[in-house]
Amino acid sequence: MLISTKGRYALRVMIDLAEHRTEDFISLKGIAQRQEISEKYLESIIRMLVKARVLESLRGKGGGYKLRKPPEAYTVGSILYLTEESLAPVACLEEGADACAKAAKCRTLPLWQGLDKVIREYLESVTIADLMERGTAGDDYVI
Amino acid sequence: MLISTKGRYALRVMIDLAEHRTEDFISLKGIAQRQEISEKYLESIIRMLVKARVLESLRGKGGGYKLRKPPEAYTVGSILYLTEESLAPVACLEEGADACAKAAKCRTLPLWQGLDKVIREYLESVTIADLMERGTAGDDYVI
DNA sequence: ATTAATTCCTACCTTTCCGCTAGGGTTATA
DNA sequence: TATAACCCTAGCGGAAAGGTAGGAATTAAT
Repeated sequence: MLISTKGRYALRVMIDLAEHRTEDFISLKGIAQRQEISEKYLESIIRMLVKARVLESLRGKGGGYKLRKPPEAYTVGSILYLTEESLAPVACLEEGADACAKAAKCRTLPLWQGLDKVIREYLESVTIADLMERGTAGDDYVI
Repeated sequence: MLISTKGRYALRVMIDLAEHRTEDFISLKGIAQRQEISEKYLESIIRMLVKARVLESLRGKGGGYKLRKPPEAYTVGSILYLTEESLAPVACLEEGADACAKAAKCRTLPLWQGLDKVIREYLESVTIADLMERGTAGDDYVI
């Protein structure tokens, strides 16, 4: 498994905020209820999004969160990179992994690099706006 | 991380056998030494390959393993599917996963299905023979 | 001033999987 | 008869996933 619940939940938050996009801020409580995620757990996920300036937040009464930019400005990849430890398909490509001593002679390294590239490119090719459209437009998309 | 050591070791076994391809059978011991993998651990991995009839085996003196077909006949995907529990990028796509109650309305399911497809297609597009060429031909491949 | 909300921190817990290690018995073949 | 594959079981240490729990500080609308 490549994508953890953290990443999936982060995407659901983004979609939720995109669908309820108004001038108002959306409270964590509301998102948690709609998405059926514990408030406490969601808090830790949303904090990452705020820190990365993906979301704007407002404290106090009437506070909450909103997207800083329109949904089409956020790729799925950009969100997942914030919440996932790593999206590398194998350990040796993870950030901070010790450079493998055998890398120069490795028969499989190019394979993993290629796989990594394919995954990145796909995740960068889809935006939050794309996710909104799918699933509402009559479910007639084909994968 | 998507690919475990089991899968990576399986590929290294396939490459090793492809590179030492003769009429003779190659012993587990030899593979283990060259690849620096414990014999016991390797045994469990190779057993999967034999069971799936990817490898031919011979017992007794002079025994060991060899590829049944030429290296270009095996895709990386076909090998990984044997050793990996699952190559699904998210839990809900794993075989045997309970069908998600929200699947029909899920905003992200198509995303994961698309990602899954991209991964599968890539892994099916590379063969063991491809892995052999890379890394020997002067390291001038570009990813 | 009060209330409602985010923010920030720490600590802990359970479960699952990974990557092995260890041991020993059985069977086939040169 | 030595040598190899075959087959099974058991366990284990570490890491990560997926949370839960609780509290304290800050901010803003009313």
